Amino acid sequence: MSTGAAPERLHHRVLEWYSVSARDLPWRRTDATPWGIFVSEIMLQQTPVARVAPVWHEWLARWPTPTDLAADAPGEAVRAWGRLGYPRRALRLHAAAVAMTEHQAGTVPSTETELLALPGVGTYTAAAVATFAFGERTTVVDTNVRRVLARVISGEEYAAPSPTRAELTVAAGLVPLDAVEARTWSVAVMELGALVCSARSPRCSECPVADLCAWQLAGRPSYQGPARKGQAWEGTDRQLRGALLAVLRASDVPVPRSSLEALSDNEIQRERCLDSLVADGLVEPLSRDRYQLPASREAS
DNA sequence: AAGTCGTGGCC
DNA sequence: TGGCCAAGACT
Repeated sequence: MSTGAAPERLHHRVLEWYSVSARDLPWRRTDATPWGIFVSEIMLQQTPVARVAPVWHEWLARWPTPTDLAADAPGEAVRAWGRLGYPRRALRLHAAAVAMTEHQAGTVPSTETELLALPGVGTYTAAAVATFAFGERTTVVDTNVRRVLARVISGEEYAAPSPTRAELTVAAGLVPLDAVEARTWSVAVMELGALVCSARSPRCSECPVADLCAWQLAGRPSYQGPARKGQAWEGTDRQLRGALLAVLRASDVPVPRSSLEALSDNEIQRERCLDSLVADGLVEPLSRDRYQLPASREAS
């Protein structure tokens, strides 16, 4: 259940490793603004770093502050989102910018509690922004942290399908007391999970805490917990929604309904997807048979 | 509270 | 080749 290793030893090893192995990511640089960090955290949700970087640069150049984004139409955010996936994030980012502009004088709120109130911001993102942008000492738990702690502390290959109370307690107990050190610790554990303690083929021979790792010491037993759910794709609504939105993103003018109907022979599914996109605020019906990305300022 | 929501690269 | 996975949030 526990390595028995003193937390200080774990801290030292991980922080030392991070100081020489960390990637030089733009949102980690000292000139990154809270807004830049906020945008990066939303974009990074379920999305690899390599895909985020170029889009992040485009966004920050075009909308350097929340107020800049808020002044533009939500459809522009959806268009500039490109193929990052989960496009509702673009809409929520726009809505968050509007909220910051209207209620925070155009600034990113600095506390975890205030951040949590913003659209698209959940437990992880609130803690991450509070820590990485403002230095608040909090517990940051993402999929990387969960996996690293499952291995190092609990001796299991993977964390449970969803976070448990015990898991959060363990993570919180490992956060260094010093706020500056805590901030680095959080990003360092995430980095360790991303670069070394990866899901499929962990590089234990390069791991700075291999000799302290409960999973390693137990002989790297395979995962015994409940089956993890796969993600169906072929023929799903998600696939068709993506295709529909791609057509709309690519067009500067309203798209005739016929262009959208050409994407699928399944009329039931087609209508369901189009309706759900409209309901989500990702698509705006102009007339009876023309559609476009949302131009109105008050889409969800 | 289990399902849903994109996209593409990797082993 | 294709199932699995990636800095989750929302309902």
